[in-house]
Amino acid sequence: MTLPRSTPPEPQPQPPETPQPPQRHPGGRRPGENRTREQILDAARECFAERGYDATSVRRIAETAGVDQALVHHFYGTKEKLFLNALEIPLRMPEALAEAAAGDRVGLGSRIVLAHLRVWEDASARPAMMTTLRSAATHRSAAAVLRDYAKGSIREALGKVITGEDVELRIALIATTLIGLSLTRHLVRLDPVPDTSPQELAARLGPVIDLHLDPVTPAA
Amino acid sequence: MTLPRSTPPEPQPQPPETPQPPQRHPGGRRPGENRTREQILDAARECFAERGYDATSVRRIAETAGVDQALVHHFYGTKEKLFLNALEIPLRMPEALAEAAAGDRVGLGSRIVLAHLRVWEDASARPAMMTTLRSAATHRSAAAVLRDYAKGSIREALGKVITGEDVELRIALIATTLIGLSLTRHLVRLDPVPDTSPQELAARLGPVIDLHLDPVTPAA
DNA sequence: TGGTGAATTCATCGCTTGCTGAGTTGTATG
DNA sequence: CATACAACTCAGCAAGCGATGAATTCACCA
Repeated sequence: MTLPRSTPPEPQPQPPETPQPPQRHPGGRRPGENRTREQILDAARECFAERGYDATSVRRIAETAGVDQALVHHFYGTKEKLFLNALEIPLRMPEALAEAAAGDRVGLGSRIVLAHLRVWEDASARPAMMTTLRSAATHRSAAAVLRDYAKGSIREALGKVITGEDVELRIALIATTLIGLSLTRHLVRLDPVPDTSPQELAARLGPVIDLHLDPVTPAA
Repeated sequence: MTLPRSTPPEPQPQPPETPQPPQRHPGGRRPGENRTREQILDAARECFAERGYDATSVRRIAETAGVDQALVHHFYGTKEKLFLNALEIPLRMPEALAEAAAGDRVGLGSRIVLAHLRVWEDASARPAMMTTLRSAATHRSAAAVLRDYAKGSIREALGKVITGEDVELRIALIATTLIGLSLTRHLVRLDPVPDTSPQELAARLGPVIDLHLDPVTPAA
């Protein structure tokens, strides 16, 4: 039952035309620790963030991770399941927002914008956020994650602060502001938003958030 | 050289199992007028708007249009070129914005929001706008169209009205507000934005636009 | 020390994709 | 009436896709 494969472990005379680019492995388990699962997830986040779900092939992810395509399926089953794993947003955003909401009411809007931007600027959180945002337009699960995340974390942070009429709508509009900002800053790249400092953006958008927190003219 | 094909025009005894669903055509040019080109473009807009560029196949577009797949290539060459044609945004938006900007300064922000929403509500303009917005996250051309359109039409409408520091940024932030609104209203569907009346949205977001038109606190 | 199971590669299957060329039918032009 | 071109369908190709199963190698535990 253990007959050798069609190509036995012949040591490959290695003609000089093959520069052996991505370090071929002969097959079988590699020695040492197994961080492959995480490598695949990182590679997936990177690819999904860059090109979206549909335009990213499992083969490409595997290549980025430096492993065989079958390993991706071995660990995550299907491309879809891998994608869902890649959507897991790091917990930084809710934390950051809650922290921003803790302080004084003056400058609250500005602090929220800064907290939002800071998480996006974080290199370790960014691929997951980018994946979510980029795929939200085409993939239902990504849209759902974005929805829950936006409403959830904002409500959690500002739930005690915001009162009055139409609280749900006003929270949604704050989320709209922040999502819209990320969209034009990182995805559509609407000049000059990508090159504007967080401070200036906070100065411009802080009052907008404040306006939703305390509307000057209650809706008629 | 004109030998008949393998299946000659045999009239197909038509066994009752074939309900002949999409009205088969025998081949060759159809009599009467040719609106097929436009039908294909409409079908493309519909499909692209619904599922995005990558998830839409040429075959599906052809099926939606009720024609053979090869016709799509006959008229538009490649899927990419067809997509670019589908992105052509109807001229209504610049018009509507200019019209809104014409009136009094009081309530200007609110009128802009209403104009923006009205164009989106228009059934004939919607597929193209939806296609653009949905694909902007994954397709460079779509992002470029969205960019040019947003900045261009808003600057054209408000160029004379908006003055002071950082005009470019403030215009971009107005565009961000409107794009973000369309995103949460039509794509991500962030509750309760999709079900909110244009009037209430205008009441909530009009002041935001006004704030960008006339910042109360000039940026430090 | 032997055996079980996890990690890894390879080869491949079945399907869908965008696209093409050949052939057929209609319309228009001389 | 003949020629030419535009519209249209059919059949199929080459490439890429997601996914699978067998074979191989390693780690670990009894």
